[in-house]
Amino acid sequence: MENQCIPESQLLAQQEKLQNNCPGITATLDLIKGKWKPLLMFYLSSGSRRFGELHRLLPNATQHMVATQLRELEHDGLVERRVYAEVPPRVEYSLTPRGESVRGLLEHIYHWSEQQNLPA
Amino acid sequence: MENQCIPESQLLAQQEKLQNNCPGITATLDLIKGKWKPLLMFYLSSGSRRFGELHRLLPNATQHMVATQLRELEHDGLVERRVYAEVPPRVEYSLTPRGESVRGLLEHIYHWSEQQNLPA
DNA sequence: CGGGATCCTCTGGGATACTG
DNA sequence: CAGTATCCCAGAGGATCCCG
Repeated sequence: MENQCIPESQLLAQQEKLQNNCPGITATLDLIKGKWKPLLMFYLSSGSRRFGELHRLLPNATQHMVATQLRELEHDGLVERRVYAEVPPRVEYSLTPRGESVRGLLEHIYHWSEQQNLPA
Repeated sequence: MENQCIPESQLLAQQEKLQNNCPGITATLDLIKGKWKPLLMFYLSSGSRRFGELHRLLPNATQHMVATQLRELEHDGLVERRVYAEVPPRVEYSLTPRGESVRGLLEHIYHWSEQQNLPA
């Protein structure tokens, strides 16, 4: 991650702090940067769901992408994957506490977008 | 933009609304998705700055990228570009009201990241 | 000084097919 | 059902050179 910031002594303390910590912002944005991640998290916000269920909710996403995005969310600790040893196999996905927290962030973004005249 | 959502009647009204409007979230994220955009906006939050100044503040970004990102921010109405007919040429960049608003969003993200144990 | 023009690379996303 | 394995492509990002 090479996009560090250069602190400028002329800036206010708060802003200096912000700038020295911008990696945090980048890292946070990276968590939700995936094309289907926000939607997945919204669908999971109402409770745990199965893989096929999520796939059906995202008809424009391929199986491959649903799986990949879920893997990344899981790797980042936002989503929990629970496998049940049954036949046929069953896998349930749900938001971790941290995932819920990120979803709160998304909700905040949503409310902002609502106040703007964004292209539908 | 094909990543639409399928509304699910079982969901609460608020969540249905969220899901039917997720394009707004995507659109908002697109505004700040660029690699250097958050940093540029933070540097502009303390007042207008010149091109070279911004470039110096982002040593890892090429001139080309600084210019490109600024063009996009300008196109999205987040940054204003003012050219002064002088020699040598001078160009000042500043946040528009809408840009300030987006920066508020970034600040919110920043505060979230501060509460987390994100990898520095 | 503040860019634009070109070319190149790399990766996020997608299509398709196969499997425990 | 819930994936993995391959192959492929567009577009974001970068290097380099040139210009008014």
